[in-house]
Amino acid sequence: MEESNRLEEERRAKVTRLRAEGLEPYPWEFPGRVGSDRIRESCARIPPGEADRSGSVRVAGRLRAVRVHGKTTFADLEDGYGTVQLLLRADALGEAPYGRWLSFLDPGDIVGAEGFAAVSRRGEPSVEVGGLTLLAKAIAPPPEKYHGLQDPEEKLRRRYLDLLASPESRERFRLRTHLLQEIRAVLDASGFLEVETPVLGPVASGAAAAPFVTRSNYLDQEVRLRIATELSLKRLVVGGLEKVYELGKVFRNEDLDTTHSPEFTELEVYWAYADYHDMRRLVESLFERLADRTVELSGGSEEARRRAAAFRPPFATVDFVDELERRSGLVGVAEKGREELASLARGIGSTVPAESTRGTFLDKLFEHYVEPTFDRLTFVVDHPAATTPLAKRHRSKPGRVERFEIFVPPGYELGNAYTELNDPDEQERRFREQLAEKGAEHYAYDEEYVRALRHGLPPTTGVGLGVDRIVMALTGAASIKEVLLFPLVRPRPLPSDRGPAAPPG
RNA sequence: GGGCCCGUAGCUCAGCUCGGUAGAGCAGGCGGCUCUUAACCGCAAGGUCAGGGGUUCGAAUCCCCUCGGGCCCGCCA
Repeated sequence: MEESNRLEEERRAKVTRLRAEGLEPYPWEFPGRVGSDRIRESCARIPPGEADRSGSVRVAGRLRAVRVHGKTTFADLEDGYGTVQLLLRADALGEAPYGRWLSFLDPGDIVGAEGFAAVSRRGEPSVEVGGLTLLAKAIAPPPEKYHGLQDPEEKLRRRYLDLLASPESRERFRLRTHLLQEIRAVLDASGFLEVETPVLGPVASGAAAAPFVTRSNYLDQEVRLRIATELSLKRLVVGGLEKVYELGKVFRNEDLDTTHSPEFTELEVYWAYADYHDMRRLVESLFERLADRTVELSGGSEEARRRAAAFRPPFATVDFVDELERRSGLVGVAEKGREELASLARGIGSTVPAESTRGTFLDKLFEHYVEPTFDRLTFVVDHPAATTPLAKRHRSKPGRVERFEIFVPPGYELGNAYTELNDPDEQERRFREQLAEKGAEHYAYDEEYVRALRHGLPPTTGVGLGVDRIVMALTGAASIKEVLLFPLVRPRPLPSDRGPAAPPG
């Protein structure tokens, strides 16, 4: 049931009147329109106060502001290419049609105009309108023309209003799409094959996170939404697809906060016969391309240059264990037992459960002592084996794995890469250790994946990148919600849930 | 889960300290205006002050609860 109000009733009445006069408020087409940018280009050659009457132009878009000035009216029309002013004059349109149009039109309406490119006496690129067509009458009024939509809740719940009121918001999402296209372009050009792996499956594995659980009627059993694409993609490498990637949504049944969303876009790349050093070079070159694209698409603004610079070398590199010991003053931290690590974690105020793994405690210590010290994009390398069940043991550092994580100040993670563990028996053992330590509800054991490994996974490197967070960093968004078109929000309570109904009158 | 803050007209915001008939701008209505660009001038209209309860002669304002949102912390990691 749609809520109605006085303003909407008035606009509905206009629709009725339009129809009574034989004018269709929602027609089917407006052929031959050109973008407002093209009209502005033509206007560059026209002196103020004059028009180019050698040929007419057609333009269509949404009315923003309407300035009625007696028998002349100025209206700002916005389309996908920018804005252009419409110049409506009673003597050009005819007195009666001019008055009729003024009584029908409101800001927010979608209109088409035909006329001559012209420049107003004050120098504004315009279309001197000879004919006007209503293309879609807006019943609901648009947000306030100067301030736009400010309420952060409304911006998220009704993104279309945010977009139509805020060019900056439109630009941010346009840049997001172009950055995703650039990621694909870089990987495609390097011979990687884009694939799609299942969202639904019996086991949500590849990361430690709570899955969304739903149900397949066909299978008559529970299925889970993927929390990572890692294990599917490595099966493909076993199958001989040596360079694959997937850029898509993964789902984690957890909180939405400044840097987390229950559904987010992740890039995972797997590359056979390469190791994590190769992967780091690939990621660094990808980052540079994204930085270039950001500057290019932001018109080279100073702000964009500054943000992009963070994605160019030189990057900081820190060894997980060395840096943790340096910052904390602890010695031999990676060799300490679970009990001792637990008490160290308690000492820094962590409340993670006492039965957590050694890896969890090490991560907590690292988060506390090291992450806040990052002052630029930083690669953290060679983590203790206990923190990482899917990575291969380090070729020269005992007790470590070949891994890098990428952090951006003020301290959120952008990505994670390994030289992949491809020894099936060791993989099985590590899965079982995880299960024993953390419990089945936290770690899904994908038995079928281990079976695939037994057929031989070549030496392989893989990476997972949080695409939303990369977009955040490159667009200067303070919250992940600003780079998601439709972030998950709690549904508004229905009117019937708002407490007792009014007493019967 | 804890702390702090916000919710007033379709939109942007005052009013809340210190309780006394709910205000402005935009948008909309009516009138005026042929070069404005947040156009301007005049008139009239527009409210479940998020919802519920309490205190009080009197509550947008003070107190409690609920809902929605924001920020910080914790957790998922």
